[in-house]
Amino acid sequence: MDKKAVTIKDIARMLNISKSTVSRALSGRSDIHPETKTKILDLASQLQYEPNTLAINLKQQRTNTIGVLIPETTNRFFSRAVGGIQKVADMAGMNIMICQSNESYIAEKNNLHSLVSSRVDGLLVSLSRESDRSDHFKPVIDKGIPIVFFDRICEDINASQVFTDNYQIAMEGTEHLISQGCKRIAMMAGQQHLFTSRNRLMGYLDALKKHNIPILQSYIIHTQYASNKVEEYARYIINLPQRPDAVFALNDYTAIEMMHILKKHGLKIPEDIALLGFNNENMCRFVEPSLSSIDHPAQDMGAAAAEILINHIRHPDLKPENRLIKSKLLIRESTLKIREGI
Amino acid sequence: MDKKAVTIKDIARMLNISKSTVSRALSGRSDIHPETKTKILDLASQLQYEPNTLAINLKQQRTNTIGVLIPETTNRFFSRAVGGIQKVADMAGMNIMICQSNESYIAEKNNLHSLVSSRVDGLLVSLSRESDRSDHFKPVIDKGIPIVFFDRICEDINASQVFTDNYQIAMEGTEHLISQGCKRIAMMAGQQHLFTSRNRLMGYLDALKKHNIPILQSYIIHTQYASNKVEEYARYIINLPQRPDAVFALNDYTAIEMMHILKKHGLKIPEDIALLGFNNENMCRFVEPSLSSIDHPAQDMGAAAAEILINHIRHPDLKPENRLIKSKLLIRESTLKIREGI
DNA sequence: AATATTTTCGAGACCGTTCCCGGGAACGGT
DNA sequence: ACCGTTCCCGGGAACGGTCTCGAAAATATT
Repeated sequence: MDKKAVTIKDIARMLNISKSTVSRALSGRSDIHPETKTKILDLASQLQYEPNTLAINLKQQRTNTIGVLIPETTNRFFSRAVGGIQKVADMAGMNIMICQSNESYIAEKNNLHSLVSSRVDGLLVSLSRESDRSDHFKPVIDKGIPIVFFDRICEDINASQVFTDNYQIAMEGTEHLISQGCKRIAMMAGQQHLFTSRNRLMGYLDALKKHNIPILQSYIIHTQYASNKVEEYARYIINLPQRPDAVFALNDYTAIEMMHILKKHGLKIPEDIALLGFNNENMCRFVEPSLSSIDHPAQDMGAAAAEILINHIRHPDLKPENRLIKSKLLIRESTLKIREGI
Repeated sequence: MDKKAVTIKDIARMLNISKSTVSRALSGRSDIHPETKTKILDLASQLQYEPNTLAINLKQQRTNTIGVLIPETTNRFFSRAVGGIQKVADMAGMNIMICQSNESYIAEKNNLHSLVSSRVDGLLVSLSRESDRSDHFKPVIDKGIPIVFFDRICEDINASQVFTDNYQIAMEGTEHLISQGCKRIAMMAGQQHLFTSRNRLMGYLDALKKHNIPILQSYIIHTQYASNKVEEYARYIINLPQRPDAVFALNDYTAIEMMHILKKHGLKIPEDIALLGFNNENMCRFVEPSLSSIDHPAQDMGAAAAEILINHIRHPDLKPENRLIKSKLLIRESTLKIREGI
């Protein structure tokens, strides 16, 4: 049964007409006799004809596809972002092609070439954790392929960007902790070449300065690539000479695991140590105490990025556009030292 | 700068040679003078030449791409499965193209056509929740495109299948609950046209029969599409005349939310109601009490499915292959009514 | 030196589709 | 009956590569 796929030419031959006519019928153009058209359409559906997208795309010089280059889909932030992208792309009648860098610079570079070779019409990119340079994107942009970076963006390049107010929200989160009486706030800072991590750290630092709280380098934990070191970080925090009374975690997963470990060591949350996460995963509501977090609007960011990209694909000489998506601080039990009504 | 992409012909013209020669150099064949070759390669990299995959694939009649058709990537099971697929595909030098059905039959069908039109070399499919028929896959198989179904498989079709021992493990889970003294075990049963749900229910029923425990229809909860009804299900369970002493949940998310609600109603887990989840998400370890669950080896399933598929792509007249991946019952606090050492 | 062999390259068909262009048929108006 | 439109349709180039075949050039063989 492994016959070759049926083509437009097969249909033409069987009907004794030219392939031009078949093409006309199949692509729904008007200059064709209704009768011929139905005859062609009938035979096509009977033969289970599927147009060869490769040929069409080659001829049209466009693929109706947007390439999505993200660190990994197992990360819920990105899988949700993809959801937002998908929705917008569907509405615009475009397909998406997803590549995962697995947080590796080399994989990111390879995937980029692969996507360009596949002639995607545009790119949606969130940098890998390893990518501390971005020269690999320049030639792509020079070729006229529009790129929109989102979340893990790339400042030193002339392309559209969608990001959250990392600085603001980190400041807000830190000030919230301060307002709860915390004075020794530990900060888990991610890779400092990442736009997001850098701004969060700055927000944290500026909040401390603003409230005249001394900045201790030992409170700033520069986390490594490997993220299954929470146990180690927890031990470090517990054993600090001046034990922190709050931890601003990298993300909710880290925060929740940290919470678990701290509790095992007999520490009370938030009384002994307050905990603030990042991303507002579903689970935040279900742990005990419930975890305060920062709502990172993944879907909205994906959708916004996709919108901007599609706009740029359709209007190639648009200027790059930057869009800020607001995050929101969600206060739950894990940071509420001062409970009203007590 | 939006010049057209540089082609093999451009290079040929600039070097005053034929495009055949350029092709030879670029695709690394041997019958070419080393000097000419380096000259071509140099110019190519200088011009940032990227081969047009569309043209290559069209000519080669194969795309080196496997299509992945899954319900949704936000579901951790599937995103992990994609991870496994990715790994195997990378090693085999193949690309993957992911489509999400969003649990919709129509979207699944559309995506299927889209993937076939894109001339993927093979397909990895996990059925959408809505798909209670599978006739749309038959013509694809007849065309000689190999398909491997995984997890949410499709029994009435002649294709390879990768699945877990849902029946066995549901039985084992139920027997574990029985061994803990549970006699009124509620079962959250998913869509019964799904292979997985059907077998789990059967395992549950047979375990009860085996231990002479009466089967109550009111204990079998047929959950709906919309999964944000946990509150409702919890209320139903609590208000049953004979309140269950155990709940075998659909998945961990449901179980954890259920746990949260039951606790709010003053019920003790596992003393009043034991809880057993499904999927072994990370979070299971961090909730209180920690959640017993069934380890569903998502990555292994994805990897196995990809291996089988690639094998079938390379050897087209292989017979369909079924592979069973074993799950594992992980007992934690939420089902341990009888604690040793007390 | 003539022939055989190897090395290197070019011409052109082909993959499946779109689309431009031009031709013939049908049809209207005179 | 003639001409101008309009309506359908076919021929064939093009998209960017690969690949087969054969030819020319270089080298080896006798």
